[in-house]
Amino acid sequence: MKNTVSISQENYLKVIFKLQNEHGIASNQSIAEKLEATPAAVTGMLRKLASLEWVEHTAYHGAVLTPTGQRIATAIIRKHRLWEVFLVEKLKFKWDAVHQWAEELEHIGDNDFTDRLDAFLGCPSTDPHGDPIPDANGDWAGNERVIGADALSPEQMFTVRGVSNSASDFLRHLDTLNIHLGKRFEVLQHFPFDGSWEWKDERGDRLRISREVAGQLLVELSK
Amino acid sequence: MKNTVSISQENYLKVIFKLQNEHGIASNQSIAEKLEATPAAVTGMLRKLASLEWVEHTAYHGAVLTPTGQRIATAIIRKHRLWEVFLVEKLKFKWDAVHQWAEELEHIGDNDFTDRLDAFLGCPSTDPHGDPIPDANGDWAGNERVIGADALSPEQMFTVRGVSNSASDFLRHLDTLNIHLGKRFEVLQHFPFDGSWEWKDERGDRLRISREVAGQLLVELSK
DNA sequence: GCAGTTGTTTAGGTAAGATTAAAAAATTAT
DNA sequence: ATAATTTTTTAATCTTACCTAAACAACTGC
Repeated sequence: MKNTVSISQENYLKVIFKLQNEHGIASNQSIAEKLEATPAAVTGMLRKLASLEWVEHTAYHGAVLTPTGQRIATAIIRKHRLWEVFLVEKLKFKWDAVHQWAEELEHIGDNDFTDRLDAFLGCPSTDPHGDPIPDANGDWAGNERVIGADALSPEQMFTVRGVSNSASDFLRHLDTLNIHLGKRFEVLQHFPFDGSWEWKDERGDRLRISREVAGQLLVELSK
Repeated sequence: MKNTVSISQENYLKVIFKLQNEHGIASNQSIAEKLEATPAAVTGMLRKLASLEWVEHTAYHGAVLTPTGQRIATAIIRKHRLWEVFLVEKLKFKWDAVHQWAEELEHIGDNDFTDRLDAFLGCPSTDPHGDPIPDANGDWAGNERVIGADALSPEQMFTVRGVSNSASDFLRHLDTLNIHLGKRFEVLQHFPFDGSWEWKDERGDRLRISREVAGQLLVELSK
C-alpha cells in the first residue's frame, strides 16, 4: 500500500517545485529543458503525476504541485542539500563538483535515513552554495535579510551568503576571485556604464566585480 | 565513448562474482535466485554482458567474469562495504539494517568518490559484518586464519571475526545472544547430538549456540 | 542407452520512460 | 481578426529489463 516514487518521478517533482517557485507555474517546455527531455515526454509524465495527485495539470497550461507533491519535492531537495554538505565537509569535494553526485544520492534513503544524515552533519541550515536546507517537516528557515548583490549601494558592508546559480563554471570563477560564503566586503563604487562594481575585502584588497557575477551573488547587509 | 554500466548490469556482475568465487562458475539458475528474477531474464542479460565482454557465457553452461567484469564487480563490492561502514559508524545504523541502503549506494560514485569515502572512513579493512573491503586496486586483504565456528574444538579460545550470512534476522539473533565482531570466547563443549555448542565469554558467562548459528559465524583462533 | 527430471533458452508480451513526427491549441504579430 | 509562430499534445516506436509458457539441452538412474 506504500506509494513508491520512481527516480524519474522524483526528478520531475523537484524540477516542477523549483519552476513553480520562480514563475508560479511550470510550463511543459521549461520542465523539458531542465530535465533534458522532450516536451512529449513531459506531457506523458505530467499525466501520470496528475493521476497520482502529485500535480495538477490542465492541458496546455502547465503544472502545479499538490500539497503531497510539494512534500515529496521538499524531501528530495532536503536530501540533495544534506548530501552536498556531506560531500564538501566530509569528503572534501570542491563546491563546484558536488551537484552531479548529489543528484544521484538525493534519491536514496527514507525519512529516518535523512534524519540520521542531518544529525551526523550537525543539522546544517544551508548547503555549500548558501541554499537553505528544509527541516524534517519540510519547513524552510529562509533568511529574509539576504538580497541580490546587484542591489547594493556604495559604502555598504555585507557578507556573501549564497549564490543563485550553482553551475560549475560560475563557482570556479568565484574561486579564482577568492569569493566564498561568509566573506565580508565593503562596496566602494558602482559603475552604471557596464553595471560593474568595485569592492574591498576585510584585508583591504580591492577587486572588480562584473554585473554578471554580482547578479548571481546573494548577500546580507552588515549592521 | 565512456562505457556506462546500468544498475541492473552492476547487480548481475556483483552476483556472478560472488557465485563464481563459491562455485567456480555462476549457473543461470543461481543468478536468477539471488537477483529474484526468472532464469529467462538471466539468459537475456548474460547475452548482453557477454557482448560487452564483461562475462564469458557458453549456452547451457553458466557464466564467468572476464578480467574487466571482475574489476567492475570488485569496485561495486568495495563501494557497498565502505557505505556499510559509513552507515554503521557515522549514521549509527544497526548492522542488520545497512544492507538495503548499501545496495542502493553501491551504484553511486566513481573511483575518485570511492577513494574519498575510503579516506574519510579511515581506510577500514572490513565492513560491519567482517567481510574484507577490497582496496582501490581491487586487491583483497583476506584473513587466512579465519575459519567457520563449526570447525572448533573444546578448550580453544577464539575471536568472532565475521558472519557468512548477513540476513537481518540472523544478525538480530546475534544481538540477542550478545555476540558481536571482536568478542572472544572459549569452547566448553560440543554436542554431536544436535551439533550445538557451549561457549564461555571473557566475563565467564556461558552460552549455548545452535548448529545453525555456529555454521554462519567466522572466527579466528587465539594463540 | 533411453526415459525422466532438471536446467536453459526461445518466443511472445508487458511496463516505464523515452523518442520523432505530425496534429492541435495557444500566443503573437500584422 | 486573421495569419504566423510557438507550445503542447497525440500517435507510433524504441529501449531496457522484466515476465510466462513452451521448446530444447543436459544430466540422472536404471
